[in-house]
Amino acid sequence: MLLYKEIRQYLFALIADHPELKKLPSERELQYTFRSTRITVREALIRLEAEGVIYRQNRKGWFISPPRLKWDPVKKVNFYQLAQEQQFTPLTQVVSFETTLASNVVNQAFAVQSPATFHAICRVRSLDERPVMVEEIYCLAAQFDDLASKSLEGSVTTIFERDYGINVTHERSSLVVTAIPDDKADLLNVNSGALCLKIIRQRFNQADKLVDYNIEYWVHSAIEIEVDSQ
Amino acid sequence: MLLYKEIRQYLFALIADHPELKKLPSERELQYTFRSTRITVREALIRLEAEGVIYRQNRKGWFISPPRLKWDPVKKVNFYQLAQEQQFTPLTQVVSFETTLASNVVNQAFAVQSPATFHAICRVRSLDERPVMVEEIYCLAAQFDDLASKSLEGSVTTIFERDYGINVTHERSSLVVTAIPDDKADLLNVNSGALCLKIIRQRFNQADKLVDYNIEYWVHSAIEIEVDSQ
DNA sequence: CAGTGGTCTAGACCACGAT
DNA sequence: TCGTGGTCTAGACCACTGG
Repeated sequence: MLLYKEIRQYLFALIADHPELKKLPSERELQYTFRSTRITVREALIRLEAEGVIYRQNRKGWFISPPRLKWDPVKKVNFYQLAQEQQFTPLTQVVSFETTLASNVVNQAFAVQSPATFHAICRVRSLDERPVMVEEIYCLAAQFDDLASKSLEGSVTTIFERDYGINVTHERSSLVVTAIPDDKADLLNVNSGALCLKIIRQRFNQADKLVDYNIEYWVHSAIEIEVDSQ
Repeated sequence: MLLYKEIRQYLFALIADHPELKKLPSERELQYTFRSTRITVREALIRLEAEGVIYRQNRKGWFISPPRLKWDPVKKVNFYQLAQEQQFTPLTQVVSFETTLASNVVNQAFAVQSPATFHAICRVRSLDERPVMVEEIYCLAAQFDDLASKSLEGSVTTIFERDYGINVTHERSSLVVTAIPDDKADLLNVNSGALCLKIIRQRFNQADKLVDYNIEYWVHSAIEIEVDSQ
């Protein structure tokens, strides 16, 4: 068997046999254990990372992945509630709030005639202290006056409804597997180029007008999507 | 800027500027161009691969990814129709058909009392000659007598309906990002450990009985999920 | 056959983390 | 300060693809 696959197997068994384990031996330790080189050891680690079995935090080491958060994008369930039902301690942090012009993609999504002013919210969500998702939310500044003064840690849809009387009636989501952009990777404390599930959500009101445009980047090993249909 | 990021940038621009390009220069060519080493060149290539911009075929080289197939798992649309609407030439090949005992996972999903006999179909689906998905379909042999004689390149749900009078009324899907198992990677002609979107679909009849259990592995750069809800 | 990517060795220096 | 992962060099041999 190939050496890096042997190392992968060894680590895989190590993790299975020690459910209490949180962190793997260092790359150099593994290198000595297998009388190999860091390149080969890293090949095995990166493989396990792709599988979702382990993850790394920048220069801190390699850690065992906790169970994935199961999430149904169709059902309207609160992030907090969902996390708690699955025995996680959730946390949302607002990283930034700006009222500014936005990218072409956002302008096109809102079908505005000329570049409009948007609120841009950036938030990070964590499970048990581990950042797992970073998102950007865009909505029309003209439509949501004084949004900055609201408490933006919870559901923005609820704020839209309760404070502005604007109801989301349907939404369109798009999911792709890709690499996290570098600025988002920093916020999640993961390595540059880490894998993610990128979800773009467009929420509409009953007049079919876009209410908000939302880009979520999920750490790939942290989430499992579950959908019931028909 | 880091060298591998420079190489990534160079290739990214190369691809953007040459829409007709199908294949990248070889790793050794890039190594000489940048007076660097294969390790560093590969770092850049693997990054672009994670982003979904390029893909490799085993020992053949690195290729530019075509557009992703957009697919709504909720709508019941034929794979052929969907592909053709998006200007792809679709193809389905049956790799194997077995009538046999199945894994514990499958037995549990069907909630059978004792290990049952299943039909196990393995198929590969391609777009424009590029294999993009491999799937395993399990259904109870007792329920679908003589299934082997049907033409299994199309929709199995249609066969269940038309030939056996069994209708699928609802389904449950689960999506995770992970690495393709080695035996499936061979069928897709991708490198061992390649990224995939793994979709498990469980289709039920109106009595809430499981009709079939389906595991799909999609090449991650080949698919984009689109869902409308509510 | 030559050319490709797949695997592997044996080092090096750096930035950042924990202490 | 020391240990960690992040980046990088300069090679090597192998399995497989293509002409």
